[in-house]
Amino acid sequence: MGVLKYAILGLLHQKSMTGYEITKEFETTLLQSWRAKHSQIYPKLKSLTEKDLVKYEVQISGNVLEKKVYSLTEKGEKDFLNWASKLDEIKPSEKSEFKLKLFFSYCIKPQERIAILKHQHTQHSYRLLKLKNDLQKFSAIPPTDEKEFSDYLVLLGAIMNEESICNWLETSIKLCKERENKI
Amino acid sequence: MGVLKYAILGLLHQKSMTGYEITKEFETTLLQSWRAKHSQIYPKLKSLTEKDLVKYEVQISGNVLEKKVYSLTEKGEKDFLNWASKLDEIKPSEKSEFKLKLFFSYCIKPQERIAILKHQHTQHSYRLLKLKNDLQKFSAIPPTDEKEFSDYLVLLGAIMNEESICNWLETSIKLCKERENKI
DNA sequence: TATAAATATGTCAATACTTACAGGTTTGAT
DNA sequence: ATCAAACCTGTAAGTATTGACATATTTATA
Repeated sequence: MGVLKYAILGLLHQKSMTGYEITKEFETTLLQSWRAKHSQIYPKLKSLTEKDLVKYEVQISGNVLEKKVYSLTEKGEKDFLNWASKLDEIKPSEKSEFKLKLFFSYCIKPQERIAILKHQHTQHSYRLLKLKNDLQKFSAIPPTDEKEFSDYLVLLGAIMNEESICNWLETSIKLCKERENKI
Repeated sequence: MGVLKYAILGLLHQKSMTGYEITKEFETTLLQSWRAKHSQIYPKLKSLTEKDLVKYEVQISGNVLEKKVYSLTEKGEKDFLNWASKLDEIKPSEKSEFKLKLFFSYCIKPQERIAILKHQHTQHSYRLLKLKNDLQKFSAIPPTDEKEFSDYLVLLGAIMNEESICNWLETSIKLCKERENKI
């Protein structure tokens, strides 16, 4: 796939950053779209440097601590912008351990199935709540030419996705219970 | 994670199968929940055999072709059933190259953003259509104690998910266009 | 001034996963 | 009888990813 590469190039297109700051971006702003740990990021920065897509300069922080501040090379920027406007084919549906478990749920007791459905629902409801709270940080829909508009669209996607999951789980629980009584 | 293990154990809980048949299941019935290629399945069957979770007997097909027909051991069945009823914490939201691209879409031209949104929408609409067609194979909602009921719930989830993605993309395209005119 | 939290950078081993390589047999249709 | 499609089983190389190991500095605060 090689998507991590573009996530990093995209972040550096915003501004120059250290590996540590890039890691923090993954934990915050990129949370809805991609994930990577620092143990994946540092080696990738190394290989991107070797491929001349990024470069760094060493800054001294405090007395001795050496920070590597990475930025895009011209080649890196071209590569990123080319990716950014490219049309992609959609991927096969995401792997989901829960869906797999549900697929095999005819093997367990009806109450157990309802329990795992409810357990999922509780968690997704909570996540939905948090996302809706994030949305309130936007006082209005940002102008389309600003970075915030992109953020807004991604957040909207996350919310609509969680809503659909909650609806699905509620429907499933209802179906289980209704039909449980008839047996 | 080790989810592939349970996907295989679950399939073998249904009936004894060869590695080839398991591969086919991944390409058909498991499509909405998990994926694996035969190159991952054969080695995994080997390691599951070593761990005494599955066993196989060799069947001769035709004159000489040796098929390994795998089945669950008692230990394997226990492991599977234990997993099947266990409550899981939800995973962080799925990685999505498209969402990442959308996150960085403030870097590209407005028409390009609309183009990638439309391109996604076309594909997801088509997938939704196919899934809805699959749903029509159910003449009625199956009884909760049948395998088909589990299938039905998973399919319902896939449909609701695609519907939500289509709605999100439509909303996003509309927002882009409306606000485009105002600039 | 001690100390905890945050900043900062890396490696290593193990697992997961994909693509390509590699080969053979059986079955059904023409 | 030939041929193609489906059946059948693997391996190898390379990339992706996680979790643990390893270490050190700086900053804010109590």
